[in-house]
Amino acid sequence: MDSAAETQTPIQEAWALLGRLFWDMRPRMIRVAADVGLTPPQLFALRMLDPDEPVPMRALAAALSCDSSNVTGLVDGLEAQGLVERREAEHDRRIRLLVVTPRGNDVRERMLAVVQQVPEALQELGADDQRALRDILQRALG
Amino acid sequence: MDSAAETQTPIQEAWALLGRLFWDMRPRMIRVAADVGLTPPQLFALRMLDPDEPVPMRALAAALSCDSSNVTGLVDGLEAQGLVERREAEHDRRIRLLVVTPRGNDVRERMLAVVQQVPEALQELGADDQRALRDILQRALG
DNA sequence: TATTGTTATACTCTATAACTATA
DNA sequence: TATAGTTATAGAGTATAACAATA
Repeated sequence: MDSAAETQTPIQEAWALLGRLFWDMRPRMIRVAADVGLTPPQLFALRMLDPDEPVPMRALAAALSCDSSNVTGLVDGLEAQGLVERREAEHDRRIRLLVVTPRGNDVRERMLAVVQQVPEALQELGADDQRALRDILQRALG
Repeated sequence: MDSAAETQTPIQEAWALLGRLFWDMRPRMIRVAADVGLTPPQLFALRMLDPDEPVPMRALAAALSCDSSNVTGLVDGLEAQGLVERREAEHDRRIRLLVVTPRGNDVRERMLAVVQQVPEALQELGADDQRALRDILQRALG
């Protein structure tokens, strides 16, 4: 049994820890969706919409990594609750633009307030670690 | 308009960046599930099982944050493919223990090999940043 | 011809409630 | 009585294929 073969590199260890961190967010996501009257997929859809800029159905399907026929149903659900509206695009009448209603934006903001809550484990880091974490992630993703 | 009110703290920025990082993993998860012949929920279920230690259905339901009636269906699917087996527990005959078959473990390993792949953005970090990231996450989660 | 979105279809996911077997 | 798991049921998610409208 070669123990060296099973030794993870630092970044592999980091990735595994991040996996745990995000998996632990699952119950929170399920709960907040229910709290605002949405299913998790509907929550993700509303999350991807832009309150300031109408989004074509097509773009939402791409953002959700799913088929456009699926988006039809998700948007039907959101529209039935008055959270989004379909609007025709002026320059291309094939396209339906998704507009977040004021009520939809209210739900969206309440949902985001929970989703964006920093997990306790990260909040308990020292100020130096918190800044270092941000800096490293900005170098990687920024 | 008070711009200070919208300024994120370092850890809030970090959390937002992590959210992006994980959302970007979605297509990969959907693809690897299809590649090994599973749906995403089935993949998560197989992921949570322990190849060395049989897991009660109940524990799997808790790990997946879902109802136990749902686990029945997921395990039915995995069992139909010969990836897991239900076994009775000796000390308590109400409990069904889930055993990963050799074939199930093969699928599981192939799936993990993809899931555990470190995203390119993190791989491109310098060695110092990679170690620092691991160290910080270990302090937070370890 | 190609693209956007919808519909028809089939299957899976999911929770609730009622049930069986066991403790 | 309480717990582990299943079944029945209903509704939502999902992709594929076929379609209409538009480009």
